[in-house]
Amino acid sequence: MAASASRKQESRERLSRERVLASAIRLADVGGIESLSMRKLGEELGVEAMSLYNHVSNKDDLLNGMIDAVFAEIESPSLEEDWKTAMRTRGLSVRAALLRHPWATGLMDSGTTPGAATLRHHDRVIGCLRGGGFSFAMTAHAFSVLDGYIYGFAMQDKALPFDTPEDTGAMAAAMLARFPTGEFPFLAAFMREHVLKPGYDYGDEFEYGLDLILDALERRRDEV
Amino acid sequence: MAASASRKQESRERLSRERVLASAIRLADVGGIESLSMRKLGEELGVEAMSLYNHVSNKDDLLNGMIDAVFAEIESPSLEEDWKTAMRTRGLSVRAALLRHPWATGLMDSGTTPGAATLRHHDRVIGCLRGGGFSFAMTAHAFSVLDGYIYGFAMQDKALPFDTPEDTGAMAAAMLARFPTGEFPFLAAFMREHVLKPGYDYGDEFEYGLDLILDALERRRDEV
DNA sequence: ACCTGAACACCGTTCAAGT
DNA sequence: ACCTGAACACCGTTCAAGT
Repeated sequence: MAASASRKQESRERLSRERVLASAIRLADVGGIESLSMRKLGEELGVEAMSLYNHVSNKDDLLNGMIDAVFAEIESPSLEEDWKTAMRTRGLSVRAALLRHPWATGLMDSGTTPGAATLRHHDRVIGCLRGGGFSFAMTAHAFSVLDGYIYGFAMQDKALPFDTPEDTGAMAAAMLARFPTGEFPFLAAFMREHVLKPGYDYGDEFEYGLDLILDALERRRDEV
Repeated sequence: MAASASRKQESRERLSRERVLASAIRLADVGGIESLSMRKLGEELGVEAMSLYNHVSNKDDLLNGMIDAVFAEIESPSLEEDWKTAMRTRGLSVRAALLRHPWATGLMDSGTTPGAATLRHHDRVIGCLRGGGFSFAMTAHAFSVLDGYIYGFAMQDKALPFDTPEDTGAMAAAMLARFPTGEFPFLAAFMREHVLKPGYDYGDEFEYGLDLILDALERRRDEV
């Protein structure tokens, strides 16, 4: 009692893989992936960095675990609903997860040793498309174009150097100011006439593209 | 004469931003972006790491320069051709560049301070779409879905843990062996019936998706 | 079984000093 | 003007030692 009370109360519960992963995700959410180091993570947990290696085999394993935790947050596509609404919901759900965890964007498809939640997610996506009448070949096409788009869009959105409309204006001006007037006429007009108009938000583009692809897939479903 | 001959001949031409960038790209092409450090780059050029700072303001500036050099390798989309063939050629051209320089995949749209070649490329893409009859709003849609897909596909392809068909089989087996039989039935069937069939190459999916998107854009071009 | 301290081999970058 | 050596504040990871 006295002994346990004398220790720093905060983070002195026993370490576990789950606690390590949760802490790492919080750190990456707040400060970005580049601010996540084994040493800082240890500090966050009130422990030396080296203790982490008892719960995670190295930093790569840590990242894999974090990714799988993100997939676990995404509800797997339903096998009851019709494929198109299920795939639409799932697309929006992945995007929402990547907005919560932008650091995961480049890593979701990092391939090596996917975790259980990751495999389950992919299993359900394939099951949903097969159940919707897609051949194996068409399932491969659909999977590829949908996930390519979903992750690629997230990457672009994340990389965008402006988060607010005010930033957008400043950025656009700075970008074009570095070059002779008229050197990039189409880009300049596009900025002026579209991007800088009030109400523009790049994030809004996501659904347009998702629906465009889903419609196109529906049209091609019965080919080949 | 004698003096200059006594120095190591190899890399003793004067340093310049161009030489630094070219060397950095070569290093990243060969060993991946994570093997590119200021110290190794210096060594490659026969110079101390600190000398690089005379030609590049920091590592971020180095990376921006490298990206712009990759864009400079990509021929800008023609404004004479019809928009669809021009955009198709350009999509394939970007993909080819990313196959030559996989390390660039996550960085092409990194936003901050794009270089002249990058801006020119984007200017031409917008010009091509506008010239093809796309409204500003539709140009934004088209740009977003095309680039999202192109970069997203490259990211997935790069992340794929197998480069050869033999690897694919080994990988698929290892992946599924870690879990109870039947836990991922759709994934397992998909692997068995499609991915592991001879002749399968994920890279081939790229063109299918590109054409699917271009067709869908054509159909929607005159809306809104 | 879990945690630690010291150490190793790396990073990017600054700064005063050299030519 | 360009290059260097030494230094600073970081990394991931190993390993022997502690409890």
